[in-house]
Amino acid sequence: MNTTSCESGLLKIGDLVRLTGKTPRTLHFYEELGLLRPVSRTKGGFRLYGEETLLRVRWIERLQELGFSLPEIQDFLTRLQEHAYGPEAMQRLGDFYTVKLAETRATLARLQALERDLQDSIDYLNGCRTCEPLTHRARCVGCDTKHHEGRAAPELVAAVHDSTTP
Amino acid sequence: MNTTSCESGLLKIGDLVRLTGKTPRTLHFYEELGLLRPVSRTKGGFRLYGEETLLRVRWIERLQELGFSLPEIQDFLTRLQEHAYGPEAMQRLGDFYTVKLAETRATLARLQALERDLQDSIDYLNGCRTCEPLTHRARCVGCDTKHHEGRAAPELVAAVHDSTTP
DNA sequence: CCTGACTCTAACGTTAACGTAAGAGTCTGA
DNA sequence: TCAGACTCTTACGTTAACGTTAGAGTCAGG
Repeated sequence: MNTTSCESGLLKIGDLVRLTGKTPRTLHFYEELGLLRPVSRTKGGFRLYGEETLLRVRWIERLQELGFSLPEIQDFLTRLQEHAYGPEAMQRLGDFYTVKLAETRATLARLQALERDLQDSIDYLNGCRTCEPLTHRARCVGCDTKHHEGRAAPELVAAVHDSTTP
Repeated sequence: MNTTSCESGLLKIGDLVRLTGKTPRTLHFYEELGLLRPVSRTKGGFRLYGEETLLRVRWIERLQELGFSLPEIQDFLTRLQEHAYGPEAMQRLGDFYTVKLAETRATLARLQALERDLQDSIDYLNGCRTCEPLTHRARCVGCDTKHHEGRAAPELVAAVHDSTTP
């Protein structure tokens, strides 16, 4: 089965939709932002994309996962255009990625810490299973029963116990 | 130095602002959403918070880092109210966190993959430093010079090389 | 008791990333 | 050639998470 619906080997927006999982609106939107551009148009005005566009759309997707906003990506692309020579442009790209690598590592560290906290909280809460079922919720505040082996409630648990909820 | 500005031991919104780094508007907003509530008010109508509120605000902050939206948090809190008995409520909390733990781990895996890709791309781009500086950018497409030891450009790099940019 | 700092409510504004609908024109295969 | 599927532009709508006035009232110290 072929990827394209026209002879030209070019993709109409519907093809791209199928190949990327994006909606037409999203692709239009990317174009509005200057992230994308059809190679040409049919006489009727239908957009025709080259296959590289597929790479481009996936690239955008990855960058979004990395936490880039579309305006940021756009920003980078336009700044890239300003460099006519490859090595210089590639240096820019490298810098761009280097910054993001650092951020990604920071995010990873944060998430790992949160992962530990979640696990701690879940462990702590498991102690509650051995508690008398009819214990009223209010009595959980500062619980120091044997069920938790003397452990204090982790922050993620303690904050749930209060009068701060409407 | 004391944390509070009133004798009551209660915190006015300004105190909470200093202690949490949030803005008054944010705290008002949390209250609108039902995430927060002052313990009482002054006769003039000023909000007075207990110290637990500090925990609560930080808790919200952490949950946000974990990718919870405020409506989600609100949702959880109200569902928690429906359980009068501690152990049952705590079970709910545990479930809530268990789901999020799985998501967090998935996110971690994704980010780790992206981290590798970034590193790969940076490594690949380092090869460009030994390229003739005046090479035009267009010639980078499908570059197969010795500079990259025969490696093909990683996706994060390849997608930048095309005619898809306006 | 008065002033300067603080707080209140109400309501409109903002950014990101699209969604949705409308009305009209285009393409293509039977 | 013509119906059904696809696409076009325009433009208003949406959710999240606050920001930003605006105008008025409140508190605390000198």
